[in-house]
Amino acid sequence: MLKAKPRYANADRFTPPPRLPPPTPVVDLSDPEMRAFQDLLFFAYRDFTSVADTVLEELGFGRAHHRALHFIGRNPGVTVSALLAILRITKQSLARVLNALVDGGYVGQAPGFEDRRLRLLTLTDKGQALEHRLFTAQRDRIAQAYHASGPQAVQGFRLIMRAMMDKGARAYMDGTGSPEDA
Amino acid sequence: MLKAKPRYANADRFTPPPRLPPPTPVVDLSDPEMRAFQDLLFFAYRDFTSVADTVLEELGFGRAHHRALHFIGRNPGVTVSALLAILRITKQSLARVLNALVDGGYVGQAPGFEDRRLRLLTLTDKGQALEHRLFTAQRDRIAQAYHASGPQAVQGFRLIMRAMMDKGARAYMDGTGSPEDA
DNA sequence: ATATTAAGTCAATACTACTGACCTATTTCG
DNA sequence: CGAAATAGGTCAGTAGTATTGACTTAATAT
Repeated sequence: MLKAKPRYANADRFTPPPRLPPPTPVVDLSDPEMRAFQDLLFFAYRDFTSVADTVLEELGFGRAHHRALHFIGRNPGVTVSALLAILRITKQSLARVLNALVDGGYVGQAPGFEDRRLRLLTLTDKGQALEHRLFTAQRDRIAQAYHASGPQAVQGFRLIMRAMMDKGARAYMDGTGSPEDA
Repeated sequence: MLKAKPRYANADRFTPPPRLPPPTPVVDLSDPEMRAFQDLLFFAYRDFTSVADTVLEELGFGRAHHRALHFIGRNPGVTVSALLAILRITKQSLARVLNALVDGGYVGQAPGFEDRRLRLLTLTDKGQALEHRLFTAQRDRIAQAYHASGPQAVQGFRLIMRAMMDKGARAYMDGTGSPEDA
């Protein structure tokens, strides 16, 4: 900062106090805080994922089906291998789930345009309807959490979650880089 | 806005505009934001839980064993039913895990002092050592997330996670109310 | 022409979870 | 005291999700 008119000859020898580098304390979280952190994640995940269970049960589906529906819905035309990378499961595990969804008419497939080996997955109308039904249940929880905690909390949540995940997942979330490098 | 000198007789009948209740916008998160929210939770949970897997595999244990160790460690002297309520699994599911941990010498049990039907669970030294080993791996992730995101983000994360979980889990986290009313 | 890739499939196995039924020991209560 | 309730253990059967390894087909790439 430049002074317009120094009142003393060498007044500009005095520099303003250095900006305190971290308004964020450098100290680590304590072990108890970290363990509470684990608890928070466990309970939130447990209860958030469980809200869709009644719908799934009705149809004889499980959470794996939900996850597949979710990610196909978010990535229309996704390939089987990309889905495998996102879900981090093996081909066999996915096959069971995917075949059930295709047989039930929830997921459609089309050969790739350029590369006809690819099996591009999309939700059918029926699949979209189911995904939306499942989403609705969870949406209420998110909305309620948002209203109870405010937008800043959501921003903090986003930062922490991003920092918790692997690099590849972060790249996937950003739209840069394919899910394969998870 | 109050006028310093009301120009009209009953000008003070006009009260100032009510304080806008929420400085936090009332608008909901958009659907895309909510779906991204789901993604964040999925990836963070997937990758956070996976960091302890190599240690567990070494010992022939799974994640259920980790969860049991974690909550017994955090609640020394916890009863079997309390643990069931926390983990939200059935007696049979817990039995397998618990017996393995007891047989391996990781978990000790003592009859309750007042009520000898109770089986109070604690970690043995060996169990504490294992729990600590598992904790260490995850702690690094938490610490890194903390440093990357700052204390405000952690506070936001806490708020959101608390809001996502069921009422009983919240009470458990607060130390008020038993895990049973989850 | 050969190698690689995307995907499907088969077989066997394991972990985690569920339900329902039944048993024992202990405490509580009428 | 005796009956009911509670804490816990156990057995049998089933299901959902996941694994590994080996093999096949079709299509692309070198």
